Amino acid sequence: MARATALEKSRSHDRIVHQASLLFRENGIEATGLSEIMKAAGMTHGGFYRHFKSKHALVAAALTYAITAAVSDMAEAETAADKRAALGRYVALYLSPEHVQNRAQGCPLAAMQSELAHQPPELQKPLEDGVAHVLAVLAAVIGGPAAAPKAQALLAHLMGAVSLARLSPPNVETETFLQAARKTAAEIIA
Amino acid sequence: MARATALEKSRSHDRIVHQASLLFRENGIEATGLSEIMKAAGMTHGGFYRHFKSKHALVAAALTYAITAAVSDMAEAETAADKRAALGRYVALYLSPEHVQNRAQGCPLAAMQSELAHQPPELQKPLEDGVAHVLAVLAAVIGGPAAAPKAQALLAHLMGAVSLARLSPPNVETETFLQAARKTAAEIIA
DNA sequence: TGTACATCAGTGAACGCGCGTTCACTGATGTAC
DNA sequence: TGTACATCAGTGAACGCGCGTTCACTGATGTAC
Repeated sequence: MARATALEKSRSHDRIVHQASLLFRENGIEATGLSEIMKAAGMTHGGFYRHFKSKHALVAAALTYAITAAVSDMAEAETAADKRAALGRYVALYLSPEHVQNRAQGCPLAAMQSELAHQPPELQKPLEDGVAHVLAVLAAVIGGPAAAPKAQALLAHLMGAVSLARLSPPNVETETFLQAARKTAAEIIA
Repeated sequence: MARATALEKSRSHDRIVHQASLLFRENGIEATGLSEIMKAAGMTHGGFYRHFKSKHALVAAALTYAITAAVSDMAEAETAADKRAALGRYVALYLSPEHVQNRAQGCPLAAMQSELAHQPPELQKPLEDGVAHVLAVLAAVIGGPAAAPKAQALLAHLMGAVSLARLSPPNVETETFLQAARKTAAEIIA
């Protein structure tokens, strides 16, 4: 194979970021090798450095990508006619068995939580900005008095519930637990 | 150095497990090398295999050790005269800035959450048992009707709040956030 | 209690392996005229 | 539009490094008599 077109390069870049964001969430950042990511993106590992200067740079890009996607999901609720109903749907989706089982396409904060704390300083800033952005959008959707603390409490509850559900064996109790979590979430928002 | 006494070996074993549980929580399981752990325990890496058959075996031991310690902290509340007050103190300690800042000695579930999901199958069982044990003790302390779901919601909230606090930059808002989380925790228990 | 010897906790060098990264190379793309 | 040439996306081999693991070795401990 030889030189690819500018458009092809751009598409390769997007595929790398996308696949990385899936694999990092599914198997962890450290546990995912560049070869695995490049293979998932349909290339060999040697070409990686035409797109990123290091694995850290890819981690930053993949994290920003995943958080941006998560925020835009929430942002839809922000522009909905009935914000409360839209927020309720978002919470129901977040606290669903599907989300618990699907780490790769789910919330990046819940999926990589503990590993994110060990990232180098240059990644902390974009991460903190991402969290702040998520909280800001949530607060805007919640609205009313004390929207900011409610957003914090809600996000903490969402992340904690999904994480706990993922630490328990998948069984019938999962659904009743998530149901209880949805109830608590509704109370936090109210 | 030559052969150590049986008591010394036992103490070495304990030091390895203890230091491993601290380092795994502080820096992550994968990111912590056996050399680092053995050095922290006051030995060189070669002696490791006199105590454990693999790193996985140490991870299992360190995880069980940390969870057991966490459970016994809670179990004190179980035998207290005023269970509710004791639980309140436990929650206040869990949702404190000290706990947020001190991963190494804090809750192992909150500290290693996402990494625990990637552990091999033989570690899932003890982990799930540990989580179930924590929930059982919490439910016993809470008591009354619907103690089990309340315990789940409480643990999810505790873990989520500490994780979210750790993802945000340390600032003055942290304390107000934790205060709000304590309030929500009280409401969940009630 | 003393003696002779096997055991084994801990040391430090060495191993294979997979990782992130580098590099020479290919040949179609992009550009200058 | 055509031609000549520099660029560079992607390949696949190779690199150094740190990891988990193994091993020969030391000499005090533990044991058998």
